[in-house]
Amino acid sequence: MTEESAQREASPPEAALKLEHFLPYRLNVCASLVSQALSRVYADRYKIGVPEWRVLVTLGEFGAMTAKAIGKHTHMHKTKVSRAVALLERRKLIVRRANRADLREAFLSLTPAGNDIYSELAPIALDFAERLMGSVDAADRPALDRALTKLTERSAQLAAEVAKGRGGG
Amino acid sequence: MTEESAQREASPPEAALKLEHFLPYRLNVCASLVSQALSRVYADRYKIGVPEWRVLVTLGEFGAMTAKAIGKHTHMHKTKVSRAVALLERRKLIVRRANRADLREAFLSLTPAGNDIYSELAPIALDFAERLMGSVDAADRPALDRALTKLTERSAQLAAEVAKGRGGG
DNA sequence: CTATATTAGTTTCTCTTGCAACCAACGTCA
DNA sequence: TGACGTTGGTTGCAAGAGAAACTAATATAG
Repeated sequence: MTEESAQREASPPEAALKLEHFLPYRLNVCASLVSQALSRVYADRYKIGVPEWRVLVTLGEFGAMTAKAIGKHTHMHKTKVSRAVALLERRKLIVRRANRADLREAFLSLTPAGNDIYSELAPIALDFAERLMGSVDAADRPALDRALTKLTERSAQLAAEVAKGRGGG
Repeated sequence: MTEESAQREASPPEAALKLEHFLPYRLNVCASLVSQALSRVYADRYKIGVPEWRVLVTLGEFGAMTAKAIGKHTHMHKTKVSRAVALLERRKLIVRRANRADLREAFLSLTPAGNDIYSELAPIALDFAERLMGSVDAADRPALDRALTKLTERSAQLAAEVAKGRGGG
């Protein structure tokens, strides 16, 4: 709080903003590079993108879920989920079973073929993550883990805050 | 730390892959939430997006640059830079001065109006970053910083690696 | 039981993005 | 000097993504 006011009256405030040190920017660059590197592992081999990958992994982990639940778990917009599911269904990697208790939703799950891909992909992904994490000093890993959690929480909170101050009108 | 090796030889390997603990996924979610939260600060007020924001900040920091240099500094594709620059130019927030020594490129810089916005926005952005960082335990911040740097380096390297093994054939 | 609101999921529309092709200016090698 | 490859930057096109509108089914109010 007091640092800001100090900046405002002293030295050039603009000089302080350097993109390469700016956390949101750094996070974005890092995330997109990581994502790109990972997707090269599966995109070409299985012809799927990030959304399909997330659906696949989620169903691999939980067995059966509704599209809604997948969306929540993967942080994906419902249209994104819908399209990913449609694609995977067309490829016969997942199946849809109606929920007789609520016909609006349906339970999705992996087919044997889908499970094959999942079983093949999961260890590769884990290996990738391990090699990635391997670049981080072992002593720094728990801190990274905590920081990522906190940043995610806080940014969701900040977004909501600003949205409120704005969206109210 | 030792869990990884235990996983590798025992129990179902698939069970180990949980999206919510998977680093690439977590980075992506975190980065996009942060990005979204930040953009709410300026998107509505100035009607610009992330690419325009990056160009603005870069020019604010360096004064004058070519589009090529901006692309390099901001990690943006040249078409993205080109379009962002075109938009900002249309809005008279930046100007283009020909380089008489090489007419292919041009030096871009902020107009007074552009500088106004920059001066107004920079402290807000810094404040945002500070509030964000404030959520991270002070003791964890240096580790986060180091980790982010390492992850970025490594993922760029991994992407190139896989691209090579693949692109060769 | 009917009218209304809500929810799960899909589709349409529009904007963004990235790739590839392209244009104009420069460098090089003969 | 002039052909050829390269580089900075723009544009056409197709795929990807979200917002909003829509459909079908369920929940709620009267």
